Amino acid sequence: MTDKKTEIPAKYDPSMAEDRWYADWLAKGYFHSEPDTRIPYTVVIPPPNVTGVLHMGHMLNNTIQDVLVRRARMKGYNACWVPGTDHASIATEAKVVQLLASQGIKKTDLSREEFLRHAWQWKEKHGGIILEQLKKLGASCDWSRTKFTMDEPLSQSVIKVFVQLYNEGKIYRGVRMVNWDPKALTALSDEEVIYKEHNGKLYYLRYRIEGDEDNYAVVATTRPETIFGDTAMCINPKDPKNTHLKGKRVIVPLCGRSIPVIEDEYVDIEFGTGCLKVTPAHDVNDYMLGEKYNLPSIDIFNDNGTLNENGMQYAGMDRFDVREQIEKDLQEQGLLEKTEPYVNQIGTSERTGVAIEPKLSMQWFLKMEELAQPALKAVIEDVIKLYPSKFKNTYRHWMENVRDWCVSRQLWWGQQIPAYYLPKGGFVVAENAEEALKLAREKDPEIKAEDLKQDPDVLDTWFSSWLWPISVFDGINNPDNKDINYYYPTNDLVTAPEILFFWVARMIIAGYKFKGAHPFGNVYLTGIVRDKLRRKMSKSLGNSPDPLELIEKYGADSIRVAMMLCTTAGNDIIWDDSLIEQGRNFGNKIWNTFRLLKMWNVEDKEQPFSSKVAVEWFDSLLNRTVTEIDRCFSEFRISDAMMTLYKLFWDDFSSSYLEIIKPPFGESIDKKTYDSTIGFYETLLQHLHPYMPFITEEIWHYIKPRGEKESIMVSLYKEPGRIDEKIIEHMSYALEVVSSIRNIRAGKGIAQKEVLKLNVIADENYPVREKDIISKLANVEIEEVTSKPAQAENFIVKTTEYSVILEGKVDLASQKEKIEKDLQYTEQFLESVMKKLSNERFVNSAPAQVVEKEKAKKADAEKKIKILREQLASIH
RNA sequence: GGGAGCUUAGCUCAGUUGGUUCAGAGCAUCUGCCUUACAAGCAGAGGGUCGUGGGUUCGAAUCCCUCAGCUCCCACCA
Repeated sequence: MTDKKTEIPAKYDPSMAEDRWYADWLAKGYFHSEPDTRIPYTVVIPPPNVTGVLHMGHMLNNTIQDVLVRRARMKGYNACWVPGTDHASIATEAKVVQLLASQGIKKTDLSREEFLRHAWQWKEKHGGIILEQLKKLGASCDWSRTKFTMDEPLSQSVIKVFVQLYNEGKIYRGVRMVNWDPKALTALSDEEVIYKEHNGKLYYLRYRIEGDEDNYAVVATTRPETIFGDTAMCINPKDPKNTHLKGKRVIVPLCGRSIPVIEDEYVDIEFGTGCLKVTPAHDVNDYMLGEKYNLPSIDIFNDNGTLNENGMQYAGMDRFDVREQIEKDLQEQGLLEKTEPYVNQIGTSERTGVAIEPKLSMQWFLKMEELAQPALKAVIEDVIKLYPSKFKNTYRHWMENVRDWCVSRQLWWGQQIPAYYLPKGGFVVAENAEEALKLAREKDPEIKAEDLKQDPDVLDTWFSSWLWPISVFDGINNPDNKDINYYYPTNDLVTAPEILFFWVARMIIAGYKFKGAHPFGNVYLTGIVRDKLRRKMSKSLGNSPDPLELIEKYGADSIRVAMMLCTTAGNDIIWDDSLIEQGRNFGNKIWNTFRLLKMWNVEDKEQPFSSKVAVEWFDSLLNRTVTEIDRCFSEFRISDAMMTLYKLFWDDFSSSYLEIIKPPFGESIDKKTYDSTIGFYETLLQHLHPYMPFITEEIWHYIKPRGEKESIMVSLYKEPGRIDEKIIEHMSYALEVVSSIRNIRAGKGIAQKEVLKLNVIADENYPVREKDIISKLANVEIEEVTSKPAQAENFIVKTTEYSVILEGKVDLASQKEKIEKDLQYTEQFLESVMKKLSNERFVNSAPAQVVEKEKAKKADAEKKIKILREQLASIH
């Protein structure tokens, strides 16, 4: 017995234990899953960018997933958490370009192959760092299943899907106005454009009117440099100011081109002068006007944002330099009426931050409307549940107004579009060059392999990640393999609301399209991790703690607890390092509790009655709490579950239960109580395990010798047993008595050590079975009496009257005051109850249960008032 | 401009279909304690007109309307 006391360290050292246990779990293959006869529980990780570094958002997101997965595993499911990374085409390509630039290499000087070689090198070097970091967090991913969105089978899936959709007529190629990033030299999806407020100017330009040398038509614009692309001027037919322009032509300043004046109600009469310059190539709305009136479209920009030859003397200059220059030149020629400060919203690239340029270009699109239908239905009908459900509306709104998806990107890093152009025009779409050649020869039998030129563009990253829940199980290439059949549909998806449309909605679309079923049953949307000032954590602000440093300092368990205590679905979490202290303190509490248990000597002897009662009580309470935790999880109220457990462990188990059963100093504990206690403790550890995997495992093995395969993480939860509400209720009365006595001690400055006498006038609410417990915890000698003693401090619990005998220490005045206050309160309470009960409409219309409760309240209150009045009388 | 949501203790948030005087939790604060598991602790305590004003109801933090403040999403009038 003595040796086991010495082998337990006084302090728990997370850094040692965490690495050791993680290695052990890996070695034993506990994270690995294979299809078997059990029910699967599947989660696919939202794949982080392959070159990404762990930040607080990942910590939150992945802790939630790990909690769900570990819990499912312990509930007996075959849990499988598939990890992986995303190639993040534009973000990664941008990083590689940057790196090359720092080495003096320009992307434009490299061939596609050379560039990709660099990119893969970069990926090998930096890729997957984030996955290693997740291991520090304790993530129980099945690492043997790790996938990368550009792994061969996954890329193949993407190509296969593209070809299928093309053959079905859902993918088309077309000239459209796209968001052009002049820095990254690629088109962006609408979702990748962020609108920012910009302080600019509104320029009033003079357009000469043909056949009217004395007047000008004045146009207000924020972008004078685009005049070279003007192909019309537009006025509102109802605008009285501009009737003189009807049917006229005007001359574009500097450029000298004559353009027609057209009329359309799109033009806002109130804005500027009511004249709008129409530049179909460089403005979305103008583009639509151009389509409507069949206007020519003049592109004036190069891909990098400089002006092309249509920009005349400004050719080769950057668009913003031109804007400044043109202002001067217009001024000189008297063609600038005025400028005024103007604030507008301009679109910027999410990746590079530069102002996007609306640009006409040839792109590939996926028709969305039809595909979106089953995906919309699934969420509306709760086949897929969103947590919190408020996102349902947002989702519906988006899906009902879904627009075609521009899937091509002018990048190299990603899956190259499998379209092959024929030398004499036209193209074929095929899964590979050989297939393409076959198809091409159907059109032109003379074609040779080298004549075909593959489209240089790659597919949008999301065009690969929308297949993620399917492609990680190779369900596109091998639609009937045992993994996809077993693991799909997956269960829960945990992700951030900002990618609800980017990713979640598209996965649902892909799920129905390619598997005929929903990809997951529940979507838990996390919030954003913010700092104390509610600012989003970001590198540039430097307000984000380094997760790995936190883990090193406090241990992964502490961070996990901190995050889980404050995460509710859809709500941002306001991070403060003090949260982590709470997590650490809790771990410390668990550790010390364990040390206490291990300190006791166990003997086969009679179980004290108080311990018997305590065991019965805690057993019921534990069962009830476990049931409650189950309910929390079924509604994804993860922080509630954590808090429930936290309070059960700290308040009920440590502060109450252990204090009750604790043997007097120097004495041993009876075996019966001890065994029950260890049983409780193990159950508590099991339920804490998903949140705090490391410390629970560490203690699990200290408690008693375990076999090789008996890790807590693969242990199974017991079904909760009987719950006796009466026992729980009585114990709460007893603990309230204890608390009242302690309160009296605190008020009078009487030390806990000093034994006091407690008189009780026992009634049906007196917890008589718990009297030894009261006696022990409050250090009182209890005597049942029939009338109240004189020199005493009195209190009432439920309806039972207790008196702490305090010879010579009673302050009658203050006691009287207290009773009077209590009496007044109770009388008011009774009054309100009576008001209800005497209200016929209440008695008739309220449910019987509610009325019964009111009657019980009335009885209790009446009794209490009687007691208080007697007490008051006895003071005089 | 369109849509969604939020406003409860100093802070972060619970409050399920209206029904105990329902106003809660954790943290923080205050008081007293180094009591032989734990001062990263123990035992106590204080603290809120549930944003404003109205309405429905026997009964409203909860349902409806007004106003105020805040957040997010979508659109992008040059």
